[in-house]
Amino acid sequence: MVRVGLSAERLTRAGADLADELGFEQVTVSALARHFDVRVASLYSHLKSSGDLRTRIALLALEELADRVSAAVAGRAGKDALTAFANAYRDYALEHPGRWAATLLPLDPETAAASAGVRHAQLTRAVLRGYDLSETDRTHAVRLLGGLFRGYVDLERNGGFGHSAPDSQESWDRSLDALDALLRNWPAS
Amino acid sequence: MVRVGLSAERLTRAGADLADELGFEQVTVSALARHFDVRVASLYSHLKSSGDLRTRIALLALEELADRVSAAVAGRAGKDALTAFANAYRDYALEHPGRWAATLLPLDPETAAASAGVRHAQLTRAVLRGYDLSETDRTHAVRLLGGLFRGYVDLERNGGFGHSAPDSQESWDRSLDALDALLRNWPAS
DNA sequence: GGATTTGCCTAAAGCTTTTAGGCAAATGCA
DNA sequence: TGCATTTGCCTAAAAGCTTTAGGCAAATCC
Repeated sequence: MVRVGLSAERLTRAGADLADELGFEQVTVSALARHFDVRVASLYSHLKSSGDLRTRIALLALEELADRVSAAVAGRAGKDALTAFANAYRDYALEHPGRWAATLLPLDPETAAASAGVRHAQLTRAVLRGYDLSETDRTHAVRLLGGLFRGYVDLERNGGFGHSAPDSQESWDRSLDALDALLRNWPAS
Repeated sequence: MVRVGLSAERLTRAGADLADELGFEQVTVSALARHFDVRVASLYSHLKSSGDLRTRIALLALEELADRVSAAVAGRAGKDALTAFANAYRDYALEHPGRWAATLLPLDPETAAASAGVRHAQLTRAVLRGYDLSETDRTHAVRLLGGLFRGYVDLERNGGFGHSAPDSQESWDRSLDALDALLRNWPAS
């Protein structure tokens, strides 16, 4: 009865890796137990439930993503910051499909409020400092950008326009150009 | 042993309703069997698998959504068409959360190619006829719009910015204004 | 009215989740 | 070092979902 040294953190990281390999949907307490060669029930000392596991993975992924984006936008401004943000976001999703899928998990309000999701909003807001927008318009723009990045990457990943011309990369670049132009010429109410 | 009159179509519709009530995640062959007061195994004459059920619901929702959008943009052009499209899309999602979640289900390439997803792209393209874009830029814009609508609505539904000021409706309206402005002044490569 | 098809049934196996209770390893403290 | 406590992983078991196999009765078709 050797102790493997489980902990919520290790399980979460292993779960995230499993998500990247097999898909977030496939991450289950059972699969994780198999991975550690341990009985399923043993994991319940560290995790409240299956949903708890998924939530922890989501929170981890949100932190990682915020860290990446934060590093990417540091020292940049204007369009430079915008594309750095967007590319950090998209690259993370392409490198870590399972973790990224986890970030889409709906969280209950308290959990969401304590998550790195708020950092994401702050980072987006920071990028928009490079553009001349009113406080309210900045909020609108934060939401627009958040929605666009999330939706574009999701569509791209799920084959929405994966293998047709022009290349998805090109549409992404042109969309960022367009977004920059839009933010520089944001229409008045 | 009275026959209830099951069929793939009835099961799919009932499954879609169940999704709207309980969430798409909760739609299971078991739950559906309970709903029809029938043994679980009986459903397997009509459905290949649990995934088959979910896929059918996704296809149904994509059709319904395309029908709505199609009706909304008929006879409109320019910004009028753009907002009609966007609002039809968003309203469907708000009215039918489970069905809408189903539209996000990743489909395998052949299924996707045969789905109403292609109508969505065509409808988006049709809306963009009201703007002066090159063929390639039109494709970029189709992808941008598709991503934005999908992502915005998803963020909105999952509490991303549900209960903070300003109202999500306002951000939506302003985003459509912005989008219209962008499409009228699409930046050159 | 009899043959065939079809629809729902029972049975059963396999997997995931979750709780309860137990024993042994690790840890803490004299 | 030696003992007590805590902690970690275990077995057992119940409950729910998925899926396949085989059967019987209702509907359908001459």
